[in-house]
Amino acid sequence: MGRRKVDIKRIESKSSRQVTFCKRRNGLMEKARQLSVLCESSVAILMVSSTGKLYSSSSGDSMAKIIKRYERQHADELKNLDIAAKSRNHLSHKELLEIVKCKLDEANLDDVSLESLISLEGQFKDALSVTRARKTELMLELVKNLEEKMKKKRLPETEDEGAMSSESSYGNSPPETLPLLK
Amino acid sequence: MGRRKVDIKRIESKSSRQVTFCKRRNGLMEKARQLSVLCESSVAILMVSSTGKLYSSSSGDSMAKIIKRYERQHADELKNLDIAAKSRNHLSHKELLEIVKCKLDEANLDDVSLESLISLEGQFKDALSVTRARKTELMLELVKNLEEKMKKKRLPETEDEGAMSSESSYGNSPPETLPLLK
DNA sequence: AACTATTTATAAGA
DNA sequence: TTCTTATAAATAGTT
Repeated sequence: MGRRKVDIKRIESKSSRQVTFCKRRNGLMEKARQLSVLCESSVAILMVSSTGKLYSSSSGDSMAKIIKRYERQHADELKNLDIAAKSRNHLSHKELLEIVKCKLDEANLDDVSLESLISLEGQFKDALSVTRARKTELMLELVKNLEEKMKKKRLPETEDEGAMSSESSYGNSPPETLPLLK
Repeated sequence: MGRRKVDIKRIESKSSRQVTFCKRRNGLMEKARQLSVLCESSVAILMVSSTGKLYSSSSGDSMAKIIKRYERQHADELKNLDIAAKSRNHLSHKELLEIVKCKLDEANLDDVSLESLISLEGQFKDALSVTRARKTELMLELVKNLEEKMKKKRLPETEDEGAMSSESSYGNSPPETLPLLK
C-alpha cells in the first residue's frame, strides 16, 4: 500500500530498512490496539530490531499477564529446544545441586533452628515429589511417542515434516518435540 | 478499510466481534511476518481472545527467545533487585527455598532430559536425608539440653535467659515437630 | 468462505 | 525528519 508494490524480502538499503521498520512498527502497534479494543481481547507485541533494540506494547492487559498466559499453555508442552538450551539446562541443574550442597553445609555449620530445618525438610520433600512427577510425565510421553512411531512404521507413509510455516505457531504443536527428549 | 468506517470501540454483536477478531488477527500476524522479513527483525505476537483462547505467532526468532529478550530488559531487573535484597538477609533457608522453586519452574518450562531429572531426583533425595539426619541430631541435642535445665532448676541458681541468639530458636518444644515427621 | 466497495496503511517523493 | 499523496492492501458489510 504505497506508491509501488514491494515484495516481502529483506530491504537492502539500511536507511530505508530503518524507516520502514519505524513506520510498520507503529502501524503494527496501532492495529494491535484496535484489535484489542474492537474485540475485547488482549494483545502483546514484542519486536527486536536488527540492531537488537527492543520494542513492546500490550493492550487489554499487562504484558506480564499476557506472557504468563502464554507460558501457562506452553508449560506442559515442551518448548523448542536447541543444544544451547539443553546445555543451559544441564548447567542449571548442576548449579542447583551446588547451591543445595552449599546451603546444607551452612546448615550444618551454623546454628540452625529446628523450625528452619523442618521447613527445609518439607521443601526437599516437595521438590522431590515435583521432580518425580515430572519424571513420570516425561516417561509416559516418551512411551506414547514410541508407540506412535511403531504404528507409523507399519504404514507406507507420506513424510511431510517440512517447514510449512515460516515460524508461526498457532495454538499447539505437540508431537515434534518428543523425539528430542532422550 | 471496509464498506464503512468503524470507530474503534468494542463491537457489541458477539458474532461479528468474533468474525472481526479472526480477520484482524490474521491480518496482524501477516503484518508481523512482513515486518520481520522486510526489516530483518524478530516479532512476537500474543493474543488472548475474550473467551480466553490463546493465539501466538513469532517470526524471525523463536517465541521463547523473544520473550527472554523482553524479560532480560524488564522482569529481570525487578527479579535481580528482589534477590539482591534478599541475599542481604541471612535467612538462608528461605532463600534456598526460593532458588529451588525457581529452578524447578525452569525445569518445568524448559525441555529437560529424563536423565537430568533422575539426577535431580537423586539430589533431592540426598538433600532430604541429610536434612532429616541433621534434624534428628538437633532434636537429640534439644532433649539433652532440656534435661540439663531440669537438673539445674532443682538447684537455687542464677537466671540468665537473655537474648543470646539473634536468630536461632532452640527454644521450641518438640511436640510441634513430631506431627510433621509423618 | 467469497466478494467488493471502501477505508486505511504506507512507499516514494518533496 | 515529517508531510504529502498515489497506490497497494486490509477489511466491513454483504452474499
